[in-house]
Amino acid sequence: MPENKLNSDTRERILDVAERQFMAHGFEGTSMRMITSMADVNLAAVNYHFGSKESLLCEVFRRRLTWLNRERLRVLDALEQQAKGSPLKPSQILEAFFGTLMRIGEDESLGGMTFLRLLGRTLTDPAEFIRAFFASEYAEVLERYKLALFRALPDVPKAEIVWRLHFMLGAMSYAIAGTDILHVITGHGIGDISGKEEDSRSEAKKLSARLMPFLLGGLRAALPQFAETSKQKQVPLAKTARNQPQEKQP
Amino acid sequence: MPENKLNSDTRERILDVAERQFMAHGFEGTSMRMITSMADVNLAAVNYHFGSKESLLCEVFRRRLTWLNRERLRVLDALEQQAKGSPLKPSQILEAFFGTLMRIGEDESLGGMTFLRLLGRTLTDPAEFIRAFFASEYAEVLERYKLALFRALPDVPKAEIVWRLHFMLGAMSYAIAGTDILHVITGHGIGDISGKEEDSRSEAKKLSARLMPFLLGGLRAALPQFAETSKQKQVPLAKTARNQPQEKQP
DNA sequence: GTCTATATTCAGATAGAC
DNA sequence: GTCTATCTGAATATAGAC
Repeated sequence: MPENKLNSDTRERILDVAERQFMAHGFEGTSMRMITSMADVNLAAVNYHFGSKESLLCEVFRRRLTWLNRERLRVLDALEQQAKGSPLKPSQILEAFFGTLMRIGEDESLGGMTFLRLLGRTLTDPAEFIRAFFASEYAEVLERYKLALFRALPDVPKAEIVWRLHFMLGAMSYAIAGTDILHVITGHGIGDISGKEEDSRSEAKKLSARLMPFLLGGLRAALPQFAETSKQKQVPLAKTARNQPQEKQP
Repeated sequence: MPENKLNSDTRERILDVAERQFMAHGFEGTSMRMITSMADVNLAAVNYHFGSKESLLCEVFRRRLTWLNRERLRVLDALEQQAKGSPLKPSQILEAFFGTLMRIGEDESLGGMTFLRLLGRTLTDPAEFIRAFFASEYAEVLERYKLALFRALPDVPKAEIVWRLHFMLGAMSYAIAGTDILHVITGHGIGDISGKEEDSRSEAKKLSARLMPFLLGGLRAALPQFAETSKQKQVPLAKTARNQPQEKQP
């Protein structure tokens, strides 16, 4: 890898800046000129090193997800080995999956909160090349964790587990994205984007400590057909907008 | 309002197309030319009717959120009135808040799944004008529901309730955005974007039936300090990427 | 590997006739 | 309100000198 000091630095500088800019402005909202000027490299450098803007985005993710995928599999392997064939506890599986992710937020060398926020907002991007990229990057790990959850919760229908895994991913992504409406409730976001790096660690830890019980509670919740919300209908529904009388403005 | 039939049609056509395109390609990824050509109106019509592209996005949301805000307040008012001063049940509050939202997905005249997906992905957009817009649009309703939850859960610290409200919003937004990695797990998304309108109703209902118990389980979960995940540390942590030996590529 | 210069396309916005 | 035509700037990408 270290063929040339200058090469690596240029590549890495581009990736670092791109990560931050894509997080702050999104893929379409970030121009190559923004990236190259802030990274202090020539405009043509992105195309030379990565081929295109799309490939640059993928490389920004690949750099971080390689570690994440490997670590998630390693932790799950270790848990299953020491369980000696018996199913894992749901809390162990969630800790392995989401705890590993949260460690990225605690460590700048793994990407820190910048990368977590980027991940959170990019997962909801419907662009085809992005969806395809994540599909292939996540497939193996998700399959492994899905099976572990099936074994851990034999009485819960598999379809239900898949839905809840999905909800958990959402709660986490959104909480991480940070740029949300929490500041409406509390008066400020979960840490400002321009915060110090020191805060990033404690920020990730606090988030993790609160998120994990929530996810576990959701995963173990009563099944839909027995949930009390399904019987509830005290308040009559309003007419739809189509049938509702319009308010005239004077 | 109905000064001129043609005016309204042009305005509404622009809003309808913009809603769909912003959902599919994001704000930055959608050009005014895409919108005006698909809406079959002149390019200058957007600036004439809305002033700018940013104002157009806000108007796309305002059109739907006006109904949502009013309905959420109405349902909460009704519940509190019939409770005669005693606290509501958490399940009632969630049903009022999230159930009302889900009704949008079941009714095309309220925006349908297209609008819900747009909402889900736009809530994670950190653009300043978007954050400011949602802050002012959501403030009143969130405050009311927050207070209702405080009363419903007097033994749970208020900060914890705020966090969990936040997690619930995330699980919902992400699940709704639909363009996610669920297709990696199940082999397909929660309904294809290009699905028929008929499917939209049942899609929203299925989602709602599964999401509500999950949210309720998370909201009622054990508090962080008592949750079992906090004591868990069976698997030793790996070294960070910085200290990890790099893999050489041959 | 880096740089300048440029090709090509497209963006948002507006002026002014109708 | 709608239209054509156009202004001004910026986008991605590449060719070719160094």
